[in-house]
Amino acid sequence: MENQDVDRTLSLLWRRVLGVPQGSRGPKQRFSVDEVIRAGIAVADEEGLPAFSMRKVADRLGLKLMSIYTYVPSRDELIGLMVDEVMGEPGLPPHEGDWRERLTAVARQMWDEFHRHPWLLQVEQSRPWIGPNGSDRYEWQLAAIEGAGFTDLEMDQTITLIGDFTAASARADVTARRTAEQSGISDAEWWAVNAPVLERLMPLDAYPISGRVGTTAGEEYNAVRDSERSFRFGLDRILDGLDQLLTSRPADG
Amino acid sequence: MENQDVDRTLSLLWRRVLGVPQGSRGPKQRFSVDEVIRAGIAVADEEGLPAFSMRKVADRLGLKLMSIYTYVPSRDELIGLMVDEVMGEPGLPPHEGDWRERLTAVARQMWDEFHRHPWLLQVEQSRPWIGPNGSDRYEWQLAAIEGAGFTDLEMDQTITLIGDFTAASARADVTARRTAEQSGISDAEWWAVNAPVLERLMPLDAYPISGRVGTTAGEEYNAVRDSERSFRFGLDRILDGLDQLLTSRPADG
DNA sequence: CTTAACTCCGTATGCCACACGGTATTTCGG
DNA sequence: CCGAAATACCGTGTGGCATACGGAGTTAAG
Repeated sequence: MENQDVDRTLSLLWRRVLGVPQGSRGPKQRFSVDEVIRAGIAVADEEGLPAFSMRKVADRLGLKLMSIYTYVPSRDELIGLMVDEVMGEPGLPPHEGDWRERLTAVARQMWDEFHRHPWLLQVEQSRPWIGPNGSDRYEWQLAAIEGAGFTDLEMDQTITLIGDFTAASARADVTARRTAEQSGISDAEWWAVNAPVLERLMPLDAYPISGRVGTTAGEEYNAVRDSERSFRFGLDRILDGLDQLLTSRPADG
Repeated sequence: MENQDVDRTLSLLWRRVLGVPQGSRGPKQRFSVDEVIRAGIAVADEEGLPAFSMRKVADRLGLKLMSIYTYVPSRDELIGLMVDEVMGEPGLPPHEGDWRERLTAVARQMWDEFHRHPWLLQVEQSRPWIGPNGSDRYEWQLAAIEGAGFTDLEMDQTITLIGDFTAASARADVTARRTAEQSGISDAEWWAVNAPVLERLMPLDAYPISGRVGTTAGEEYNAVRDSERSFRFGLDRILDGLDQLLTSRPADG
């Protein structure tokens, strides 16, 4: 049973390749690992990661708490499996257009995903789990800029850059939304209540630039912050910077 | 006592301005809010946010658990205060050089801070706390690019971009370090153990580009990933992109 | 038909945040 | 100088969590 030699995390992630190690002796499991993972995703989608608990996953399946542990060794492990599962959802559409358009599509896919499953941003990866869907996606992301003129190293750094930026940008957006939703207080309302206090605490002359910039941004956005627009701004700058890198050096085949 | 009207969060954050609301009737508090905050920072520095608990803060001060709640209304609130406290640590050195150098300094300050207090990356801000140190820093960050030619909106977006990217980049670095430390297994060791398995799971021909890029990166970095270098790469691209934005339009004013 | 292997689950341990109420201490009003 | 009010500190309790452990029932291999 070479499965036993494999790190348990890996063997679960790659279960489609390795097969689920099912001893044939005892009773069959009522569910599959995939059903547990999907139940987990549903819980996390609805309640977020902090409220995600093994009990809720069990309840959703009609199992008792401890039975979950016969499918999955720990909460962290389950979350890791959920992450890779989710990475397989959008598929990997064929690349079209030039590298700028392709990278935009790569970023947009991640952006959308973070909004579909906001708990992804709350996952604390200890060691990055190398699962099939994650691996496929990384390959697909690299393919988006293959042949554009980057060195191998730069290709990795570029994808990292796009990914890091998108994650951070989505994080800001998602937490803002979550806050508004949970507290029932919109940004505008919060400011209406607290602005008088803040104006006293923060006299304009102590914060000349932020005062001016904040006012402008507020008027322009019609909100404190327009995350979608900040995202596009940042992405455009990054793409321009990458373009610079490519055009600044002699193009050879 | 107009303090009472103020959102409790704000009145604690701005306690130096508003004064700590100390009724004079009963016994004096054995410690100050600042001491509680510093104790909290010490705990978080040593053990990280997941292991950060009110009990440990209390133990460190020689108080019993529930006494902490006479200083600070909740765990979340305390963390918010810790964040603003930490933002005051590095001071705000005068800006020097052109806007590129200044922005680099801004990014570097955040990068260093995330490494000094890695738990900052684990904080889930619900509503961004507007505290004195955070406000001062934002003003200072904007001052770094004041007059460079950005519109007000772009100034805000630029600082957001730099901040988002730095946070994400630091996050990758910090979690990698933490994992290596906690598991006692270095990246190299992890790969040595798991590489044979992964090679079987991920045949090179299924992952042509990642295989090539991963090999190159591994050789070049002498590690799986060199975060410091990725950070500089990303930052340079972003700065180039911002430069592009400025030079692509007629300079006036 | 025995027995190993397995699933499911009840219970227990040791964490956690926090509500509530009690007691001791301090100071104010008279 | 005294009583009342305000306050700090803390003991206890509630309800949550992950997960270790062991037991009862189920299945199929030998």
